[in-house]
Amino acid sequence: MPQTGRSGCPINLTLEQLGDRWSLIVIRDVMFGNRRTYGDLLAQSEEGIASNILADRLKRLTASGLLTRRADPSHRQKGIYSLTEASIQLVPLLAQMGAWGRRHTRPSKELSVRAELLEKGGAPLWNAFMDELRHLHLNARQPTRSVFRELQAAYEKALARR
Amino acid sequence: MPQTGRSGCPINLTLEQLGDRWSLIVIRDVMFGNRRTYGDLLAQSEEGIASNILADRLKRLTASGLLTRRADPSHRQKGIYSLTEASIQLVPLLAQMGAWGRRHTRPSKELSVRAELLEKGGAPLWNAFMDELRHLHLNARQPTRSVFRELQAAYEKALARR
DNA sequence: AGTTTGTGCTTGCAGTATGCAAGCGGTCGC
DNA sequence: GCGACCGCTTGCATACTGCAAGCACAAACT
Repeated sequence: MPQTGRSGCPINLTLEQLGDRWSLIVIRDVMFGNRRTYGDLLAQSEEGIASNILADRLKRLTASGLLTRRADPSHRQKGIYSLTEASIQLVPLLAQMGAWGRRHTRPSKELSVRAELLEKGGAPLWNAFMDELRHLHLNARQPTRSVFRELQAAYEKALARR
Repeated sequence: MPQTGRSGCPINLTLEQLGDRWSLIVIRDVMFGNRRTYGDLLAQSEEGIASNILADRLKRLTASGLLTRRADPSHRQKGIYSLTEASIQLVPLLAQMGAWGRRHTRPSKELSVRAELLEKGGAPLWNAFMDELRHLHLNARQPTRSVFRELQAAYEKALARR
């Protein structure tokens, strides 16, 4: 959706940038699923995103500074997508969205596990996760703790318990 | 947008319900602007929402349990819209959205004031605000503190300083 | 070197959503 | 009774979504 600047309210301006069905889903998959190529994002999409929508969103998110794309040294066609500081700072928003969704929609148990941990962990956990994302995506220093691994382990444990 | 249940992820399910350009704007206006009728929402919309979109969203949000509508005793045509517990619990999400928007978009100063206060106040302030919204919309007991009034006063002060 | 498979999109088309502005039927105020 | 108000609804053009086939290029295989 084009950014029309219909008002200067920060909520409105955020929605003009991210208030569509798919942008936050793409960011979620890069962030939590560590899917960094077009092919990964398309093939592993839980929601079955269409190829034209994915291509369009990657282009838009890159143009608006929420993703960056660099060439994959091992394959001339592939791009590796990375989060930026701006998209990393969406962690608290996504955490709250997951928390609300756990309570007010009918999520699956396995896919809710990350949301539950993020809600329980609160801002300290979000900050630790953001530090780790800065390492993974922006070449910052590696933190000692891997929130990413904790979230993934909890997800796999929930899968195994099924 | 129809709720298609493309995956059981709580983020996805939330976006299926609220991931459009306008639903959260309508909820924001009911919540922060205390606009409770169709005419108020339409006439006072900062973003200039179209009448058919407003009518559609009010109908949908009512159908999905995020708003309720009751007849206005003083006017047979008017409906009074109220938040539900589910929409009141969107306060943390909207607060995080406002916080992100303050940092990463170009908001106006005046319209950012509420977002700034909510970010500073954190969860204690959000909880106080939610209690007050329960009073205003759900007939719960009136809290001693009016976050609503504090937010409004700060907004008017910023307007006057302009 | 030629062929096959993989890659990242692009395209065609139908259905749905948005946005502008006029219009409609009912209610209220004078 | 008339005019203004009210809450939508409608007509129409444009934009978005979704499905599935297709395209140009790169890599792997023979």
